[in-house]
This record gives sequence, C-alpha cells and structure tokens, in this order.
Amino acid sequence: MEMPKETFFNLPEEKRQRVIDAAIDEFSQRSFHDARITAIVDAAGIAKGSFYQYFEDKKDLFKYIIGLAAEKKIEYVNRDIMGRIQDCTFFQLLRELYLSGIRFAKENPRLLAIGMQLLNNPELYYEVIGEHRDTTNEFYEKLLEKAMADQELDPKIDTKVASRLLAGLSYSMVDLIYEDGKLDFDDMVFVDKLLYIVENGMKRKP
Amino acid sequence: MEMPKETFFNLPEEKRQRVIDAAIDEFSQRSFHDARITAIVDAAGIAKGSFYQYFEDKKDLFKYIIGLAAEKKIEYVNRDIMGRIQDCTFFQLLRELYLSGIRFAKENPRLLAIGMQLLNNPELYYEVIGEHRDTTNEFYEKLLEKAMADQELDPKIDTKVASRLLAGLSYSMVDLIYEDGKLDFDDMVFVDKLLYIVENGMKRKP
Amino acid sequence: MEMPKETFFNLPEEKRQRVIDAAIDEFSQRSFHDARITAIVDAAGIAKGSFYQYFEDKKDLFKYIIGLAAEKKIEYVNRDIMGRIQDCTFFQLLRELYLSGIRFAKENPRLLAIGMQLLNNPELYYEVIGEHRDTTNEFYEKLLEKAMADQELDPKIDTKVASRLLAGLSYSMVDLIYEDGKLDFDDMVFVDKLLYIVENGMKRKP
Amino acid sequence: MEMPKETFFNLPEEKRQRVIDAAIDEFSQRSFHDARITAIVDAAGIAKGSFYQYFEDKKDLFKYIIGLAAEKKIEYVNRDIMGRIQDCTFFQLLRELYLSGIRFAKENPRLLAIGMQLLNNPELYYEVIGEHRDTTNEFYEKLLEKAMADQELDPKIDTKVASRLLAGLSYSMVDLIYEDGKLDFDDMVFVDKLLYIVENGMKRKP
DNA sequence: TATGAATGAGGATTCATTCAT
DNA sequence: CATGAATGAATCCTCATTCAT
Repeated sequence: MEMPKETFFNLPEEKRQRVIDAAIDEFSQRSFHDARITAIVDAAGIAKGSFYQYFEDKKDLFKYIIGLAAEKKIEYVNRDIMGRIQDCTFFQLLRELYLSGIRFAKENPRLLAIGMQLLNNPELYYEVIGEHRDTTNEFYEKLLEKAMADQELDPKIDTKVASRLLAGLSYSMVDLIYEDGKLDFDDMVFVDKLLYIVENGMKRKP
Repeated sequence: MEMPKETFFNLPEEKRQRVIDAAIDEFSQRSFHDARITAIVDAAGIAKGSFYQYFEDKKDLFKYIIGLAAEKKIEYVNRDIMGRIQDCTFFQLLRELYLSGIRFAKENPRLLAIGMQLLNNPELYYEVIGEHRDTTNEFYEKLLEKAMADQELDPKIDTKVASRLLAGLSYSMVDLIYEDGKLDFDDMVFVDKLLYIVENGMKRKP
Repeated sequence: MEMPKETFFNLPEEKRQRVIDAAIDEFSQRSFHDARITAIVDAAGIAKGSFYQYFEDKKDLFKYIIGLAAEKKIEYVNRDIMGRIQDCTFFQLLRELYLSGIRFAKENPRLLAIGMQLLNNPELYYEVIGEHRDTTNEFYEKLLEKAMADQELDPKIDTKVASRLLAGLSYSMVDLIYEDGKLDFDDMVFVDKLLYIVENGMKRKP
Repeated sequence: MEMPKETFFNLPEEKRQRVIDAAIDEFSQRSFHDARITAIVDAAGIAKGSFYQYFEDKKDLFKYIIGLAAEKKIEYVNRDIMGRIQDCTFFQLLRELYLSGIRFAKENPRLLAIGMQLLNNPELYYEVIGEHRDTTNEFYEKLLEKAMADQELDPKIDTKVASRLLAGLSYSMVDLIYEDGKLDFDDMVFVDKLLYIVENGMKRKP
C-alpha cells in the first residue's frame, strides 16, 4: 500500500497538520472524485508542486486520511472503553461501544462524512481499503463469541448474523446524528431504548 | 421537479430504453459528477446533441433515473407483498419486506448502487429526494404502530426507536448483497436468523 | 443576392409577419452571430424545419430584414418629406430630414438597433450589403450639390466633406435617442440648436 | 473590475505581448461571443490550460483588452496634444484632437474595430465601460465651456448640443478610415475642410 | 409544405499532474 | 525541498443545419 512519501513526514508538525486538515475538509464535503487538489493545497497554504512531493497522487492522500480516521476512531473508542471489557457484561459493553461511537462521530463530523462516503462506494472502498471489508463485522463477531462462551446469549442465535445486525445498527446511530434534533430524546436514551430491544432479542432466556 | 422533455417520451420505446439503460450503467459505476454524458450517449447509440433534446442537462437525467428506480422498487415490493398485509402478523410481513428488498436489490444491482451513491452526496440528495427524506422511517413507524395496536409488540418498546432499528437493518441486507457468497447460507436463512433476534427483541411477552 | 425562397412569400400574410417580427426581435437584441434561429422559430411559432424552407440560412434572413428596414425607413422619410423638396430651402429640408429620422427611430427602436449593429460591423456590412456603403453619403451629396447650385451654400465648402459631416451628425441623433431624457429639451429644440450651428457653418455668406 | 491574474503579469514580457496580440487579433475580427479562446491560445502559442491561469474567463480577457485600448488611446492623444492646450485656440486644439484620433485609429485599426464592436453590444458595453459612458461628451463639453469663457464661441450656441455635434463628427472620421482611398485628399485636408464648416458654425461673430 | 427529431462540429472550462527553476 | 507555471485530456453544452416522415 502506498503511503505519503518521506518528505511529508519530514515536514514540521504544524504544516503537516494544515495539509491533513485541508484534506479532511475537502474530502468531507465532496466525493473522492469531486474533491480538488487545488482546493486542498490552497487551504493548506502550500504549493501545488509540493503536494506531489508529499503524496503520490490524490488517491494516496485519500488512503492516508482514511487510515488516520480509522486509527483515530479506534484510539478514541479504546480510550473510552479501555479496561471495562473484563468487568462488563456483553450488553453493557455494547452500550458503551455505541455511545462511544456516537460521541466520536459528533466530535468528528467530517471524519464521519468521509467514512460514510467510503461505505457507500464499494469500488472506491475496494481500491482504498483492499480486501479488508469486514473488520467491523469481525470485531462484533469476536465479541459475540466471547459472550456466547460466557453464556450471556441465547444459544439459538447465529453469531455471524448477529454481528451483521450489530454493525447495521450503527447506521441507525449515524442517522440519528444527521437528523440531530428530530428525535426528542438524547443519545443515551436512544441507545438504551435500542439496546432494550437488542438485549431482549439476543440474551440467554432463563 | 424538472423532467425529461417531451421529445424523450415521444421516442420509440426501444430507443428510450437504450438511453435509460446506458444512464443506469454509467450512474451505477461513477458518481454523479464523474458520470460522463459521452459514455451514456455512446452506449445508447445516440448523438450528443440528441441527448440535450431529451434532457435539460445531466442533473435532469439523473433525477429522472432516480425517480424511475424509486418507482420500480415500490412497484416491486408492492407486487411482492400485495394482499398479505391483512392476513400476516407484523413479523411475517417484515420478513416478506426484507426478502422482497433483497430480491429487488439482487435483480437490480445497478439501481442499488445508484441509490447508495445518492446517500453520500447530501446536496444532490436533497435536491432529488427533497422532502421525502424519511419515508422509510415513517413507513416502518406506521407498521409498528399498527402492530402495537394489534398487541403484537412489547408495549415497552419505543416505536420511533424501533423504526430506526428496522431501517438500519436494511443496511445489513445491502452488506449481504455486496458480500454475496461470503456467508454460507442463503438470503432466506439469513433473514430468518435475523428476524429471530428481532422478533424476540420486540414481540409481546406472554 | 439571395432572398427568402418563394415558399416564404406564399405564406399567409399573418404568419409571414410573425416570422419577420420574431426575427426583428432577436436581431435587435443580439448580434448577428449571437442571434439564435431557435429563438426566432420559437417566437414565431413555426417549426425549425420550416425556417429552412423559407430561408437559405441565417444570413439570408438577416439580409431580408435589413432590406425591409431600409425600405421602411425610406418610405417613412419619403412620406414625411414628400413634396417639400421644391418649396423648401436646403436647411429647412435638412431639418425635416433629421426630425423625420428621429421620429422613425423612436417609432422603430428595434430597427434602429439592427441598423446600428450593421454600421459598427464592417465585415458584416460588406457581407450583407455588399458594396453599397455610401448611399447615405451620396444622398446628402446630391442635396448639397443642388443647394450649391441654388447658391444657398458658402461656395468654399467641399460638398463631399460636408456630406460626411451631415451623415456623421445622424449619430448625434441616435445618441440622443439612446440617452433619452438626459438632455432637458426635446428633439425639435435639439435639432434646431444643432442646425443653428450647421447653418452658420455652411450657408452662403452675404 | 476583474483583472488578469497575477500569473499573467509575472509572464515574460514577450509572451505576454503574444497573448495580448492574439487576443486583439481575434476580438477585432469576431464579436465577443464569437471570438474563440482556441484561436487566441493557438496564435499565442500557449496551452489552453495556461489561458485560464492568466485570466478568469473570456470576459476577463476582453475587459483587459478594452482597458488597454482605452489607456493606449488616451496616452496617444495626450502625447500628441500635450502642452498645446494653453497656446492654442479652441479650433486649433480641436483640429489636433481630430487628427490625433485619426492617426491613432489608422495606426491601430484592430483597436478601432474592437471599440466599434463594443458599441453594439449594449450589455457588454455597460459591463465593461460601466459608469464612464459619456466621457467623450463631457470632455468636449468642458472644452467648449472653456472656449465660451474665452469668448471664442458664438454665445448663442448651446454647449451641450455642440458637444454632441463634435462627438458625432468623430464618426465621420471613422468612416473616412474605413473607406480609405475613396476620397482623393488626405486626412489633414479632410479635417481642415470639416473644421472650416465647424468653425464658421460656432465661432464668435465679430 | 410542415414538422420536429437527429446530428456533430465546435466552444468554454476544469483539474490532475508534470516540470523547470 | 519549495514553488507555481505549463500542459492537455476530458467534460458539458449550444446551435445551425439536415433529414425523414
């Protein structure tokens, strides 16, 4: 996988940030194809030529930004959730994950927009991310398997299917964010009401 | 809402189809901005100039195609589901809806792709879909309210939240389509396993 | 010189007028090159194809319109001036000519606009009118020669030059029309004040 | 008022001239709308893309060229006339002005053509010339008022009207240029003969 | 003769990328 | 490393004219 060239990492921190920021701005407002290098270099205050000394091409930059976003999100959620995995039930953990996801998205709306774009464009996704489409699914699957092993779940449910369900639900969250204000209760209430259903649907029957 | 010009509707059916087909092809493979009139007219075998006698401009065509897709999907699902609304339980109906949705998407993968496209071009989305934004949510909400009235549902669940959940799940379906083959069971099994959870989560406790 | 085809003259009077009118409208608002056949046929309510059954091409129509305008102006001025040539002095006649010209322009502003266009575009002029650029000059020259013979003029003036002066002055008139209202006296006063100078400049000294 | 971009002024003088020259060539031969960027860049030997690094668009270039022409003419006439305003009578000055105008037009026929163009595209005219519409009239009016104050003029003439006359006469000059050769005397003789009439018409009677 | 669809050449403009300094 | 001009392919769209019915 290409990456920014060395020159980019040799840049003074502040300048590098400006470039990253400008890129996030542009990519969050326009599709990959519509995004303009010109807009990015202008906003970053660097020369057009310099751009091509930092990055191979537009796609190179895009991949880098996507990578950054993923990294940031993982870091964020990790920090939020860290250490609770052990002492929590599966459903408590799920609740924290969703809430943490919502918080992250609200704090980083531009990254959310970029991520959505990627998710809705399979070709681009494939080009940029390559094979690794299933990280999210797999993550939930592992969680579910552990919960199953811990006998928290109804043994009749299929963890592969359930992992899809949990992943799919994150879209409900995003919707919630985009429509902010349309529903008259706050995120935590929403998540709790949602999880009430999920928990009833998946938990081990006594 | 603009529409194709009269000339387009005066065209012989076969030619009109060729244009529509070429447009669907192009729009399903490239973003609105990136889609090329040239590719469309070439594929349709018409002159560049003719295109502009049929449509105001690229956006006009796009809107038309989106409208067609929506119409087609509604028709499809209606035909599939028609008549069963009365004799079905809520969960049976939901099963049919999801299966019908999957079938439609599998039969019309290009329309699916265009729809997904739309989802991440908010500006265009608004222009094209306009007011009809939350049709899906509202549709599920109505269904849920009826089910609630029929005492099929756990009175503790919130129909607004549940409608989001049901809408969000359609994303799990799309995922399924894109990954076709990755899961080792077929759509019906998938939907059944999914609905097993959903039903458990939402149905009225005895 | 091409002319409209026979078909045009076979048209019912009313329809022919509609075409002429539409053409005058378009040509008075846009330069020859910018004028659009489409606009003309739309306004005239005829089919695009019909146009090419009446006229060879855009230029053919333009020539025809120019011809009409010239004819109309000559007719107008003739009617105004008719019969006075004998009983008038040269300067009285000139006054009538100018006033008549102003009246015509005010009553036919669209024709004025087309004429101006032509005058300011030598290439077009040549293409459309051919060699006959000097009609106006020659007309004034004849008038001046008669006046000279009648001993109304200072024998020292050169009639060729004076004819240019008189022709050039018509531009002052046009200016006056375009700026209508900027000067605080009316046309007749303007012409009289102008002719006061001209007469002093050209009349035979006692 | 828009202007060419900085990049244009950073260009080596020689290249810049090539662009200007090509533009003047094209605009003097075709109407603004009809003028082709392609022709200009080809003649100037620059890339199509480069053009858009120098100018915003076609109109931007056109305005610039018009500005240049105006500037050049003012400079030219100023240089010609400079210093004589004090020692000349009004009629002597007028003679110099007309002769200078003729010389300029003959030396810059392409600029003349562009200027004439502008006169019959009112929309463009307004955009380009904007407020400065009646500079010419006002210029002559000031001159006339001074002459009047100096008692060079017949007190009965109206300076506003006379200024129109003098401005209108410049059209006679243009005619002269376009018909070059048709009259059998040279410019100076023509102007002298013209001014003989004008002077007689306007000068103070003894 | 009327119609209006079909055509395609031609124009303006954008933008990723290259290149010379 | 920085710079920013140079490039040209690619795109949308317009419009006079032709053509088939």
